[in-house]
Amino acid sequence: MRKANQLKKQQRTAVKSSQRSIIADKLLAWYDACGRELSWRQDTTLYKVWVSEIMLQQTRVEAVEPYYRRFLDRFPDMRTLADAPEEDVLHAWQGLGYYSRARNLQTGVREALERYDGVLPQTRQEVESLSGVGSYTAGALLSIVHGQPEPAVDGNVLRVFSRLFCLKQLITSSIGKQAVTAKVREVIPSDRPGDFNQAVMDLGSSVCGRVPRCSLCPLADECIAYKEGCQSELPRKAKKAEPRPVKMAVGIVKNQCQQFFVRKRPKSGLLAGMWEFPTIEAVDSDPETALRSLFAKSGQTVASLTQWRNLQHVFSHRTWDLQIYQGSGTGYNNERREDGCWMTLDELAAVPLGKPHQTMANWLAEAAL
DNA sequence: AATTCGGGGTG
DNA sequence: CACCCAGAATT
Repeated sequence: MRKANQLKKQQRTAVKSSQRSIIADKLLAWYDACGRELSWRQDTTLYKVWVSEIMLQQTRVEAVEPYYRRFLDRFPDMRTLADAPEEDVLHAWQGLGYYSRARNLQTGVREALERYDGVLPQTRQEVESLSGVGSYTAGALLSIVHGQPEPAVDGNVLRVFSRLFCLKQLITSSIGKQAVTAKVREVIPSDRPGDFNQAVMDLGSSVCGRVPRCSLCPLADECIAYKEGCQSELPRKAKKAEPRPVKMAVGIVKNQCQQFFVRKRPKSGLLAGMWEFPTIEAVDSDPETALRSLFAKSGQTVASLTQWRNLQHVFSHRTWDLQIYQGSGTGYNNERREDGCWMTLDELAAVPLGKPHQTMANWLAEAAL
């Protein structure tokens, strides 16, 4: 029994070690021929790779490209980003989503400057201690910047490796991710680990996507799922909860100077630190009264408040059904108070807004023409 | 282990 | 419409 297991293990190891170089070789050859030329692959300095990896979290390459260039143009190095006002960073991130990434990136860069003199540390533990840097990003940084053979397991890697080795665990569970990480450690080469990690992601993006195109795949001969014909059933994932609908009421109030009453959202939670037209959850059936009392709390009296438009916005975990009210107020101030102040549309354009409020600001600009 | 964090592209 | 994207932090 023990002998049989030992033999089996030896065979498995032998198969793995022979596949190991084949998979890495074929993948890197394919990467050299078909890999995409992306802005952040031009040079592998810590800061540039770091910015790109944070932007790319849960975000498609095509969406990141323009943001990446603008961001580096505005914050060309770690010191510039560290010294910038948080609101400027959020504004540069506006439209990308997951805004805590932007705040954590700035915090992480400050930490790296203070603790490590701006140099990427050599251990995974130290790298993961940086704000906003988790297991994936730590692996990406260590492999790309330092050339360490560390796995960078993202959604692409989960998909590619679950098929390559026919791993049928729920890939969303921790053991599923552990299984993939273990396989990556077996296959990742020590000479071009950063290119290898990026090659897996390119493959997952262009060939081994949700609908696999196995006829184009350089690893089809090594793919167990393809051999067994179950590639379309992998990876197995738990179903995500549907976004929960929430009724919201928005008050857009303008004064005589063409300014609008706005405020900054709380430092944590949804759209943290972004500005908005005052918005409340419409729990009762009388949003207009609720809005009036909200403005009263801010010391603003609203002459008229009438329903204007409706807007629906879908986040990943909830849906806002917005009833938008428009009114006129008599308040005025130039002081930028975060709990409520008046801004023109031009001033509003220079401040970070979430998508729904950006849409409303655009409507107001059109209406003013 | 589950939820909370955006926004948009795709079949 | 369902799915998911170079995930991390929080609960």
